[in-house]
Amino acid sequence: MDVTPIIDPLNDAQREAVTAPAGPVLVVAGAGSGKTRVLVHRIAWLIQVEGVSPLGILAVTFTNKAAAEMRSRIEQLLDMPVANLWVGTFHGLAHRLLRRHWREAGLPQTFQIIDADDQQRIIKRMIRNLDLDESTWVPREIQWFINAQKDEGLRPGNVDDRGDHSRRQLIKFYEMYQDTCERSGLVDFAELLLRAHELWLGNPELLSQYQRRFRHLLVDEFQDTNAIQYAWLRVLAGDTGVPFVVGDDDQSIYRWRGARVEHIRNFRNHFPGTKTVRLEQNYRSTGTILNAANAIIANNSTRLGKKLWTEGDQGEPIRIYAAYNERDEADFVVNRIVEWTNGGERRSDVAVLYRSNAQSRVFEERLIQLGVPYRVYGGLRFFERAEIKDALAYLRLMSNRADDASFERVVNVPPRGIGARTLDTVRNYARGNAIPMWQAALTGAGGQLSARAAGAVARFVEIIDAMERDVSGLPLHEQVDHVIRASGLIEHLEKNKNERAEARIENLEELVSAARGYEPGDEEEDMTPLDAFLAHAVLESGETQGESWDDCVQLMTLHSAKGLEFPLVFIAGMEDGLFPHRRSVTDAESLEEERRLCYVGATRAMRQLYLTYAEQRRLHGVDNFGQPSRFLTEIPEEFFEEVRPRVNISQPVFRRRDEPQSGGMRLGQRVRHRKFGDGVVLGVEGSGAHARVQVNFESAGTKWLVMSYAKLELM
DNA sequence: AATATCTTGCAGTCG
DNA sequence: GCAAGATATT
Repeated sequence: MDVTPIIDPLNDAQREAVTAPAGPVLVVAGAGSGKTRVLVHRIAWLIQVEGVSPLGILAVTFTNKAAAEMRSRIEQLLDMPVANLWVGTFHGLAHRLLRRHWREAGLPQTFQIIDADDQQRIIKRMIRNLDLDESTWVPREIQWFINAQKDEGLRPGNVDDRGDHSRRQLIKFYEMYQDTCERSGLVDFAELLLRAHELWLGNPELLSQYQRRFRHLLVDEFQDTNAIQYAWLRVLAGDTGVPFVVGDDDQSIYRWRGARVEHIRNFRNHFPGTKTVRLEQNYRSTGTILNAANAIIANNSTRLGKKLWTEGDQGEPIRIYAAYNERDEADFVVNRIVEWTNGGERRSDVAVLYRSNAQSRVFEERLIQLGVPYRVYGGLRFFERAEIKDALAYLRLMSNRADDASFERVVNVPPRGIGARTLDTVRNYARGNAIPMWQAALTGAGGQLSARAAGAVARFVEIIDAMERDVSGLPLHEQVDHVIRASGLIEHLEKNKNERAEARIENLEELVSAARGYEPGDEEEDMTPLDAFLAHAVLESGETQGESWDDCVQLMTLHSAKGLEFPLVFIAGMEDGLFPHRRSVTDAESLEEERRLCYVGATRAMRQLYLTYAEQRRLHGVDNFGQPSRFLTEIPEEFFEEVRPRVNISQPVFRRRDEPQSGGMRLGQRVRHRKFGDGVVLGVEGSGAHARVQVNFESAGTKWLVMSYAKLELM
């Protein structure tokens, strides 16, 4: 057998990992050191050299995109399809298991997955039903709390209230929310993972069946696994499973989602005899880019410690551009992109990265103006658009009448005379009798409705029932097509003849073609094509949509750029408060996470890296003056040069940290006030005599102070 | 009950 | 600057 294609393209460290004997392996792999390659080659090695059946291998990736890429690279390397190899995200794999074993997992066969938006609606409605004040009990915070508990693997009964009143209330909300979901057969993202874990714990024979099957467990982006994912994996590994995990503590950017870098550090304790391999040679970026990235990340205190190096050239300096405002920033970036493509380079080799999705708009406007094709990743994804979710809600209700969330969403969309009062009656009746709202609607809420309302409700019930009848036996896309028409959604939008409505109709039609192009994987064996499609819509939310490999400039958040690489990279919005984000600057740990995010961003660049910031930025419709990001000041001067094409600009250029502006105030700065005591700067607004700072004082709370009056002492 | 107009709060990152 | 929610109007 010829193994040269598998091991020849590898360096020594990579080869050591790929050919390691069966036993736990931890690969600490820096950015661009070929970690995907190691995983792909390891799998190929197992199959071709060790003779492991693809059936016995489980590979976990972080995104669906990465999963698809891994599979195709393995197939390319082995030159054969490996359909029975399980590759997917934790969520995708958990879903697959729950579909297979819904009974053992205690779920209805028709359970459906909800996204964060659906989840929030359910919580909002719950708070309203309880007649509680939404400003005291903020739905978003309740949602955050519930998900955090689930990420830690905790059910309401296991959460410690710490004797705290409001915590006790949050636990109650968790309990109620969970009841609602269970009555409606709904499963949120975190629940997928928790249920899959409980599936192991509650069914030892099932577990051992999977333990026997999956001897080899490979995990990518291991630094971003959360407690429940890691627990799930450890249980599955048991005493016989052989984990092979790849990660980089410097690229851990999902702490806010429950991910824990400690998993990398603890791995060796959990799996005795672990072989550790370090990959530090970088094949991606120029020396300058690497040096700068190394310098930035060196400011973090909690690291395993690692320094990337390259045999390649130093390359060009990093370029820093101080824009006047966010439009100037976009102008600059797009002009550089045009120069790039005029030089014969490809647009798809360019990425514009930013901290938050809202930043994409200005770039889009400018790109459209100049006719440059682009693609935005993330943001408002296809399956998250309101009209698409309406259509999906019809489909879900058709498939599962107990889905109250979907019922509420579409019962009066388009308007059919079922208003708030009618709905209240139906809802109360349903709650009183512990039945789904659909049931309640069938009986006209036990006869409590007025004749007119009862008629309207009956017509709605008939629409859904008729839909199900008319659709049976049709291919998936025709089902979808029928439903968007029979629901009246299209007609409703047609009446409304503005541009936005037209775009929405196009989106609905796009949904039909998405259904036409959808092929259920083999994991969806037991599901109807419709249910499989609905699950796909929530889990992928359009990530793999529009895979039309047109030559497009790529716009995305720093988070979604993880794992990707581009010859030319722009990181925009390098301002304190934006990046690092204002919510992360008051806490050392989250600030370090922001710094890792910066490191991730910088190491995406292969040849050229631009960092831009705006001196003035419009946020929420008001102009704010910001300071250059502290991360910029962490780059040694020999690695960058400033770009300043505009002449006669009164504003000075990029300032080093210690040159004071606004009296040296920056976010996160600790200050002392004569009366209020010690605090932390949360915001800076304006400049000169009008400059104001927002300070969170330890004892006096949050206050806005005019800088020229309040004599704040820097600490 | 539906439609038109206003006000509010908002956006931190993801599957 | 935009969308959802609240309020006013028909």
